[in-house]
Amino acid sequence: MLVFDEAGSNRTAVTQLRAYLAQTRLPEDGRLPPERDLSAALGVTRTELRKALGTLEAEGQIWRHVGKGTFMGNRPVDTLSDIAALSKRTNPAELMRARMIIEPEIARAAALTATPMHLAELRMCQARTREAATWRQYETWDTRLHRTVAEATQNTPLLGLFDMLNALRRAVTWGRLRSNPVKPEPDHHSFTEHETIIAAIENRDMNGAAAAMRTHLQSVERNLLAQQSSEAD
Amino acid sequence: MLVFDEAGSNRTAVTQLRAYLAQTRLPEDGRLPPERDLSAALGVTRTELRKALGTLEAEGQIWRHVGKGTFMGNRPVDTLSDIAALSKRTNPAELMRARMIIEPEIARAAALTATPMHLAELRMCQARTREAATWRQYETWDTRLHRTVAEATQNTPLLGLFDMLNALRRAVTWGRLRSNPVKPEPDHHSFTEHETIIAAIENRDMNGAAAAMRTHLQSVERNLLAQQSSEAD
DNA sequence: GATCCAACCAATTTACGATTGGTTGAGAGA
DNA sequence: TCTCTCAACCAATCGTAAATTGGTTGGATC
Repeated sequence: MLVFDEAGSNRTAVTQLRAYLAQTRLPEDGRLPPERDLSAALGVTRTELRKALGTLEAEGQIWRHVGKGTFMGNRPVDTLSDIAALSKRTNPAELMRARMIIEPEIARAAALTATPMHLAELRMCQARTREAATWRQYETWDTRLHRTVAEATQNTPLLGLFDMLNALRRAVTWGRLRSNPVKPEPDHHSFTEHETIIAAIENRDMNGAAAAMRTHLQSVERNLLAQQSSEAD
Repeated sequence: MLVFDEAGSNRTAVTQLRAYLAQTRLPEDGRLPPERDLSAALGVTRTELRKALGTLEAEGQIWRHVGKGTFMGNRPVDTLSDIAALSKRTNPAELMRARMIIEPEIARAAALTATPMHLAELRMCQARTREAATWRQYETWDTRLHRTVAEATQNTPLLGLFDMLNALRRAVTWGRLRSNPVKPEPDHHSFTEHETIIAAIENRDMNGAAAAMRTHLQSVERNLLAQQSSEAD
C-alpha cells in the first residue's frame, strides 16, 4: 500500500482534490466536508478519495482524526499543561521518574546561583525539619526546603516548572493516608541527604548538588515503594 | 451569619457529619454523597447539613462546587492561569536558560525510551523542516520535532513540563515579527544540529543526546541575541 | 424568630444518538 | 489472480438533551 504514488490511477483524484481545496472557501476552522459527501461532490469513489487524502496527509497539508473530520494545515498538538487532566493520566512511578530527571538539574543550577540569603533559608528549613513534632510539620518544611532550592536558581520559568511538579505530586498522591502518625525518627534518611545537598550548594559544587539530589530522590522512591502510604521526602 | 460557631443548634449536625466522614470509606476521588442523599442518611434536614458542610468548608477540610459535588481535602488549584502570570514575570533570556537546563535532560531520557515509531516521526519532522518553503512551515515542524523528543520519553509529567515551557515561549515572545520573510537557508545551523540529536537518540547515546541538545540550544541562543526578531531553533 | 420545605437556578456531568475517519470482507471486473 | 468497488461495520468524537448537584429564595410551620 503506497500512499506517496501520485502516478497511479489515483492521480486524477489527487488533482481533483487539490483543485477543490484551491477553489473552495473553507470554513473558519479549516475543516473540509466528510469523506462521504466529498467523494460524491468530486464524483470519485470513497476509496479513491481516501487515497488522495492519504497523499495530502503524508505531505502534511491536511490532518484527519476519527470522529472529528479532516482539516487543512498541521495537526495541532494536544497540550497537557493542565494539572487536573495531567494527574489523571499519570501515576506516582512516572511522576517520580520525572522528578528524578528534573530536580537534580535544578539543584545543579542552584549551586551556581544561590545567594547567601538562599543558603540561610535552606539551613533554616533543615533545622525546622529536625525540630518537627509531627509529620505534617515535617512535610511543610521539607516542601519549603525543596522549593528554596528551586528559588535559588533565580530562574522564574524553572521555579514555575518545579511548582507544577509539586502540584502534580499533591494531585496524584491525593487521598492517601499516612499510616505512621508519629514524628519522623531522628535518623530519618532525609536529614543527612538534605545536609549533603545543602553542603554541595554552599560549596558551589554543581555536580555534587545534582548527584546528592538524585541520591535523595532515589531514597524517597525506595520509601515510596516499600511503604505505599508514605511519600515524605 | 456565623459558620464557625459549633455551639449552636447545628452542633449535632457537625458532629454527625464528622462521625460519618471518619467512619465511611470514601470513593477514590474523595467525593461524598450529594447533599440531598447525605441529609437523608444522617437524618438531618438539608439546611442543617449545609450549615455543617459550611463549617467544614471554612475549616478547609472539604470543598464544594456547583454541579460537581462535595469533596474531601483542599480545593485544587488551577495552574492554567499561571502561564499568563509567569510570562509577565520572566524574559526570553531567563526562559532560554530554563530550556538549556531542562531540554537536554529530556533528550537524554528520550535516548533511553524512544520507540521506532518515535524515531520515524523524528526523521519525518526533520525532512519537513528541510523542505519548508516558509519560516512559518519551518517553525511548525521544528516545534513538532522538539515535542516528539519529549513524547519519546514516554513520561506524561515530563511531557507536561515541556508543554508548559512551550506555552511560556509562545507567551513571552508573543507579538514578535520575523524580520526575514524568506525561507531558512539550506545551511541553517539547525539542520545539522537536529541531525546530531536524532542520531544520538537512535544510537541510544544518552550523554550524546543531552550534549547535542545543549549545543543546539546554545546556537539558538546566539541567534536570539544576534537577531532579536528570530528565535527559530 | 428561627427552621423547614419545596421549588427553582445555574454549573456540571451523564447519556445517547448522530457523525466521521478507519477497517473489513464479499463481490464485480479486468 | 489481482484490483477496485461497495456496503457494512467499528471506534472515536461531537451535539444535544436530560439528569445531577451545590446554591438560593419565599412561603409554611413551629
